[in-house]
Amino acid sequence: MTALSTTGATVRRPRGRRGEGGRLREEIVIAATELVSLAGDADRLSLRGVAKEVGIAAPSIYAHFADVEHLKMAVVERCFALFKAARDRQSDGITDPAEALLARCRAYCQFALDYPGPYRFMFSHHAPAADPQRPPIRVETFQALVTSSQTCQASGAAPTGDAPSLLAAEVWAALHGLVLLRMNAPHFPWPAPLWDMVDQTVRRIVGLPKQSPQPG
Amino acid sequence: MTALSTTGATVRRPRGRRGEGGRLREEIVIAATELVSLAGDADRLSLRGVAKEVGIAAPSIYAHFADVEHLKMAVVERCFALFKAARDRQSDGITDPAEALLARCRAYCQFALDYPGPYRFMFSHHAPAADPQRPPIRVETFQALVTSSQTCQASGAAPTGDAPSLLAAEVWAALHGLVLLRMNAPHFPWPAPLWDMVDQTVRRIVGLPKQSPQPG
DNA sequence: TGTACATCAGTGAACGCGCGTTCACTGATGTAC
DNA sequence: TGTACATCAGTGAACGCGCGTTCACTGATGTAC
Repeated sequence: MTALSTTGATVRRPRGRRGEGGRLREEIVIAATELVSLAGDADRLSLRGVAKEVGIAAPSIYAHFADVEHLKMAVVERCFALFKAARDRQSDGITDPAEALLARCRAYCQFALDYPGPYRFMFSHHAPAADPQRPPIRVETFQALVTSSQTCQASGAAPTGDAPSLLAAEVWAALHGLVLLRMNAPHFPWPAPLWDMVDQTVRRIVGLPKQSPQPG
Repeated sequence: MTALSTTGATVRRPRGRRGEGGRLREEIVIAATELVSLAGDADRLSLRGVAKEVGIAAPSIYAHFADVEHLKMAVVERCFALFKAARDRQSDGITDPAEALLARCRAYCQFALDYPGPYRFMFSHHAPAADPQRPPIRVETFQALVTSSQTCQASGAAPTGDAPSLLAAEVWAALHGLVLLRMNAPHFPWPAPLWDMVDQTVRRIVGLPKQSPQPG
């Protein structure tokens, strides 16, 4: 929780100084993300709840967001940024292409498990506000998976029959399903640990060999 | 919609005759499922909404369900029943094991696309009411996938290295991810049609050959 | 065949709640003269 | 250095809404005598 968290205080926030109006905007988004995080669920996000968390009156939010939908979009943006940071942190510095791809995939799943609320929110059904101009899912985040797949092919670690974007999309979908079902159905009699299923599924989709050589 | 639908009337329902109290229960579940179906979303389900749809007063529901959570569980149950029926209808009578598995997988996805609301509801985060005794996900529904995988292995269509339940779980997760991302991110630049991705992903996970021989 | 009565299948009004949003306002802070 | 003033960063009360749930009730229907 620490990475997303401010202290969840109900104390009245001190009035900002002149010219610092923009700082409240960030505090609001952080608190909102925190609420989604704690609730583990997107629809618990409310203007009044956020205001209470930040320590301001609810109408103060309207100085920074036109309505609740715009706040939600900002939260999704922030979640994607957190996600990208967490993932890059875990997969940087690995040179072997296949291992780099797998590390990225594990990091993807780890983020979802660590922050189920934000993860669900990022990829959930932002339907009534569905605005083609502002797709909730960031293409750039997906791009990293495409590059990883491409590198696997270029290095000979994976066969070259398919477009890297196709492999990436299939891997992404598989990870999404694996991790979401674990989160939503923890009592299901899963036949194997998540990490084994992730590893095996990704290897098979991309066409990586069964086992990478383990040092030691 | 027709398969799930009653007429969405706001008319007052005629009072049931003595001994027919149980019939209202079914009408309530049907109307609730219908609402989830129309809204495409689970949290639009409310007692008052259902009551209006059925044509009764909201408190009448309490004669049949202890609270809104019990109604939701009943709706999930009904969705699973509808799902099983739809899937079996589409995959019955196919003798080739690999084709039977693929047909089942396509039927799975088709149901999700046809009834996004119920599908989301079935596998969503029934968290606050999370009752280990009453898992929202029916194991029996999953079992059909296990059997299909097993048949593929027994017939030689698929390699036998893995437990059928493991293959089934991986296939299930992949389908879930594929279909849910399509539903939630229709504007994403998908690199291929859903059906191609489903086909390819399932074949690779289970180890089926690239292309089944097509008659004609 | 007639009537009193229990029961069943509901109803209508009300409760307190949290929600998004609006409106008129306030009071500290910086700036111009 | 002092003062009037504009502006910024908010507040508090109120609106109407839909929600789950409770409560006391009603009126048709079947049954016992």
